[in-house]
Amino acid sequence: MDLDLPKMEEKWRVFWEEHSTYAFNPDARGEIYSIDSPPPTVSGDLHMGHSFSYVHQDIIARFKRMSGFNVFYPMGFDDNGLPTEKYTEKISGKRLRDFQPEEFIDLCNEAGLEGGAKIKEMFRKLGLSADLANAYRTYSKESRRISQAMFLDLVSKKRAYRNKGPVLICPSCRTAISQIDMKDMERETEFYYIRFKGVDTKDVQIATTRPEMLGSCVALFVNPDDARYSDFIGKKVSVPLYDFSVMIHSDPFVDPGKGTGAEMVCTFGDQNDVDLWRKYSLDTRIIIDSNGRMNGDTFVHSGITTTEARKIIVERLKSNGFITKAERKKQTVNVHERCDTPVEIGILDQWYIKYMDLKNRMDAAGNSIRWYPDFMKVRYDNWVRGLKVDWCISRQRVFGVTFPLWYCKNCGEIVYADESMLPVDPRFTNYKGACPKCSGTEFVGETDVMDTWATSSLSPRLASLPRGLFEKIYPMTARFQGHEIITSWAFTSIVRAMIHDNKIPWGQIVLSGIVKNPQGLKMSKSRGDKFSPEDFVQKYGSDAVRHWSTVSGNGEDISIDEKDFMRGRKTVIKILNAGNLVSTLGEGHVSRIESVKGEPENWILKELAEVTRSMTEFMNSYSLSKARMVLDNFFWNTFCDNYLEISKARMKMDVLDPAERGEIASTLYLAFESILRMYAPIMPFITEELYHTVLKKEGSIHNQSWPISYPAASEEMHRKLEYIIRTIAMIRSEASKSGKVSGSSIILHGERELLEKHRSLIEGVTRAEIVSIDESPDLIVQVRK
RNA sequence: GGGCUCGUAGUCUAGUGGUUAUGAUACCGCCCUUACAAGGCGGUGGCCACCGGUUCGAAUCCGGUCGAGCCCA
Repeated sequence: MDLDLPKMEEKWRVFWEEHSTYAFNPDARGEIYSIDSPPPTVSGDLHMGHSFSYVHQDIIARFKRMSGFNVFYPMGFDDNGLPTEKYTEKISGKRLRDFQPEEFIDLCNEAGLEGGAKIKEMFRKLGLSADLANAYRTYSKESRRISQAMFLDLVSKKRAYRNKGPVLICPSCRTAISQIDMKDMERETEFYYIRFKGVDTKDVQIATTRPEMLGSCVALFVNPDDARYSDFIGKKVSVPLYDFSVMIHSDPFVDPGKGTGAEMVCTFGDQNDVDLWRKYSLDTRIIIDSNGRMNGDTFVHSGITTTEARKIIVERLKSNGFITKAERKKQTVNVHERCDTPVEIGILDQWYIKYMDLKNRMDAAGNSIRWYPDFMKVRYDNWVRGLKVDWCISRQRVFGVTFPLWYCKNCGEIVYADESMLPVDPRFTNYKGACPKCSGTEFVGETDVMDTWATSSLSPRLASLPRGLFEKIYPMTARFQGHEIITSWAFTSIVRAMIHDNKIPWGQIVLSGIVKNPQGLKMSKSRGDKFSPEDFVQKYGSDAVRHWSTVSGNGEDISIDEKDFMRGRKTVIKILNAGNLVSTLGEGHVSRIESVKGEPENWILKELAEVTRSMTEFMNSYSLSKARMVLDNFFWNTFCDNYLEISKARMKMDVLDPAERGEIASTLYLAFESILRMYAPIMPFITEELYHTVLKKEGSIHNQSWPISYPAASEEMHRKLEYIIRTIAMIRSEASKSGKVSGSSIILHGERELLEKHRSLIEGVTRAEIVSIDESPDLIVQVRK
């Protein structure tokens, strides 16, 4: 290969930028196809997922552009909130508490910009046709303004409220988190059997993994059908060490086979406690503070972790004889997904978005969106069905979109910013005005920031409002995202559209799989999975990495396998070489042909029409892997191995007249241009290169139309050539069994007239000598020894 | 504990009722034929996870078992 691929690729990146090849013109003709693209989290690390799912949307964007749509394909970078704080802490080597808040916010802002720039360059390398020049940030002034304005919209629609309530707390990050931020983790823990003294009944034993919660015990529960405890229901027992009494209740949820069949309910040890606390309106005894640490009581100091408290309480219980048994047990705990710390449940003032009353409409929204692949919709449905509490959107962190509101120091009344003030940071800006309730003039700003999903769920607005395009592109045509964030991003986006606009945000959602390590497991740094898209781009080229991203099917996950990148690179080189041959053989071609006389030409045109039809269908249903497969197959086997070989052999024949040669040349060019156009969405670089060097065209292949029609081809002529190709394959197979193909002597039995007509073609392609041809109903190939 | 997906040559993979089960990679043989040896041609290799059922016919549909992955509780 005498082409410097990296140099060639960079040449076209610059060309596309200089010519604004992909720029969106709102007034251009064509139906709008708008893509709600996911703003990648700016965490500093580029991962293979970036070079996988983003290529999927780009392939579709390019395909739709060529198919005549006016494609709106924006791009953003998510540099807002907790992930960026964590990233900033990592690169600065310091913790949040080592900084002044304003200093830390500036640092996060800078880190976000830098991280965004890195991903942007990666996207540029991959040849994304998204509007990178106008890329938005989720923490930009504009995005914060939009996010706050939408919060005020929630307030005016009575969908935002502040309340004390059970809230998930990460004791390590010292913040409230949401259901969305959790994952589960398996661990081993001690299961303690603890004796409660009866007050007006006999003693009862319970089993628990969380003895440190005893001080917040508000009830014991047994199963109503459990005969062992039927006499205990409604009776009271005394909580060990703490000596207050609690009542024994019954609920079918309690598993009689677990532990002793009796369990304690605390406020709050886990989600189950919260459920039962709500259902039976139990008392509240808070022993965990807003940081997820112990409040402190007779037995434990305030501020220590629950794990430390557990040791102390267990010692006490043991020395007082309350623990009757302890066993090791496997347990699944909820942990904060960003730091793997088991979460605690506390009670705090939080801001919520009220949506529990919208479940039916959420369900309906899911049904009216077209899901690709459709079975993924079930995940959304299950999530909606399982929702238990409203969406808690406040976070006790520093960097993020702030709430545009203050509290009256005198009476506590909430006052909101006027929309003209946005974005506003109430931590550093005073409210000017008087309290509408008590006329007080002193206010304290809300110090919490919003959950990042509260902003990124507004992506259609973030991408279009600052450019005045919202009305034009909304609702959007399709959302593209990974299937692992259906319950977070897709879900919150649907909810926001429902509340703010009474609309469904997009007609379709297209899901990409996730990239797994070569063992088929989720990527994990601790396992040493270090795969960088940059390395693959450098080693195999951007086109090859893009080709790789279509290896797995619709929504399917993919395991990294080097040979898949190799295959892409080979395809790039094959296209390049085929282009060389086409320009050698295709001298004297004309750009337009109405019909063809030659059987091979007729044959390839028919094959071409078929592959175009089938590939278009797959592209339209977002089955990229199938689309690429039919094209690869056509290009390698039908075009290169057969039609190019046939054309090569025919061009050597003396008997061909100039008209015949011209027809072959023109057909070669037509077919090759179609192949380039069909490969263009998948491999934009090599196709653009050959569009210019082989086809000698101006402009960009990416602004050409998707190939749709060819000169009509005859069924009968096609059948005849299929017969010849079958003959060639049989000669190769038979001759190779008995030695060499080239130079061997062949006797053919079959359709004599047809075989005779193409005798020199068959000989030219196989380089065998046909010594005789006999008429026979069956095609038989004999090799003469 | 619930849900979703999957189990097909050494490895990866196509194939949702019908000839001999697709292709890639690896392996073996032949060929450096003037686009391409990162190539071409040919070939070896599968009780389609297991058990049962529906059917004239099952990799495919149904039930169960086992195993894997992901999501959720």
